[in-house]
Amino acid sequence: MRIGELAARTGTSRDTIRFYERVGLVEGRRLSNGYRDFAPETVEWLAYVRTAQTLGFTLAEIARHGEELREAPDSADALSALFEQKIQIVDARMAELATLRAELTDRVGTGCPLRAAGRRDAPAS
Amino acid sequence: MRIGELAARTGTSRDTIRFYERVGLVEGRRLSNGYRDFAPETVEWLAYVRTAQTLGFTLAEIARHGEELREAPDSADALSALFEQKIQIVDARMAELATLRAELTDRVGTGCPLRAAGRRDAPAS
DNA sequence: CTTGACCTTGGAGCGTAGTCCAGTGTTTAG
DNA sequence: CTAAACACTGGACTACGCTCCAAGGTCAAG
Repeated sequence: MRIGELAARTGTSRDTIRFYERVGLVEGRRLSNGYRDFAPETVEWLAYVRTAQTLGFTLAEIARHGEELREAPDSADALSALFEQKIQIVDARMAELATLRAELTDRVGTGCPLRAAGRRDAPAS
Repeated sequence: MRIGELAARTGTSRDTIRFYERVGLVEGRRLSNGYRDFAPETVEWLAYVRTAQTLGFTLAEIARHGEELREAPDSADALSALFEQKIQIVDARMAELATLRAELTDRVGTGCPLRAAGRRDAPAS
């Protein structure tokens, strides 16, 4: 698959895909004419990248995870360990969200906002 | 409270606080000598900012929420509505995380990685 | 009065994640 | 054969979120 098709299929711009390649997030072989040629699985991989990204993982982290996956001895055990690790990160983030949610629900119904700073009732002079 | 104390109490650098002020995230009045003077609630507000931020809200969004809170007619109802809104955003993010988590757990125990792109088994020539 | 801690501003610089060219080559359709 | 559609590279530019000066003002202690 060439870059245009991958872009169309993933809703990612060509430039972004080239950028992802530069930072090691995707890898494609090259055709004899120099054009990139991506494997079909790249579509799913990019979808995963997008998801992970919106969850706050940096491209560097995502790339690292991808590499770990590719470099891992391909025993199911090693892979499972990596997934477990990512799940823990996800769980931690969910816990944080739950905390924020609780903070918010606590204040629903009270007249007490999260108090932004700076009231102006005692002038500085 | 002057900037140094606020920085110490929140674990935020002075520069960051000044930056936050520039972008409207915190507001302090000024003492006659030009020094910033922050209300005590700013400590909590900054803690909230940090939390919201790690959850993927941009500073602009957080600032906007803060303003909405300050500008809202201070009826408990209006505030509650705002909180409900934020809770929905939080819930949506949690749902996304749950999806990713499910994707991950699905693959634990299988030998199937998320397939990074680029195998090299059929040369381009 | 000086020293040192603290404050001010403005501006430069940095990492992340793109986005947008310009200039050029390749492939495909008419 | 030519034009359009697609691809390539390199480099400039952007927005966000800081971080780090430099040059100077303020204030309390010695």
